[in-house]
Amino acid sequence: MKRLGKIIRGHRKKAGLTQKELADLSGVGKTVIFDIEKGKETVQLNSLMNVLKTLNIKLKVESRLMDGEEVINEES
Amino acid sequence: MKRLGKIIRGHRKKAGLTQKELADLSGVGKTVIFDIEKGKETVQLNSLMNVLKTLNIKLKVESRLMDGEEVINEES
DNA sequence: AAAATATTACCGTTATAACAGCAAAATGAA
DNA sequence: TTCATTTTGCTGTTATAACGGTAATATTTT
Repeated sequence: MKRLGKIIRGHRKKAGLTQKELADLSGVGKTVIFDIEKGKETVQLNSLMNVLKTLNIKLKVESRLMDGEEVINEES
Repeated sequence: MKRLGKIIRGHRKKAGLTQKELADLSGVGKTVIFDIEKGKETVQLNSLMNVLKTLNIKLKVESRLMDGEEVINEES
């Protein structure tokens, strides 16, 4: 799970955003961005989804029971 | 996000587990399973990860900035 | 059908994440 | 280096998810 934090941080940097800016854009507090990037798992799924959406990152699930994979953070 | 709930429910059924059993195996309360399957987004990432792990479901992220995709709920 | 099991729903209580504010490091620019 | 910005860390307060218990439906089994 530190992986996700690094990915998010990388995307934020590339977008030229500060933690505070990303927080505001995502509708969460700055602490949440800080925590996520630090690898904290005790954040709300809600908050994470908003951040991922802001950064245009897709979230998918995959298992042997499924054929292929499925995006879970898109409309509809 | 209702999608994730359905996927989890499907996997649980296929595994022959009740909500309570899945909850116990995942170390969360029964309410959490119920909420996740109902599509509630205000659950902790922590809880969701435990459930996904129990059901052997991989969680991945993908974006244009990355090459390919990356599994985020595995060891190391 | 009835009986048993499972799911959904609601309710206090408790635990804890979210938050803003501030200060201290760290980083980067001039 | 100095100055400005950003990040990290901490600290109360507030908001709310997690939890177990219980009850009402719904589903499955016999």
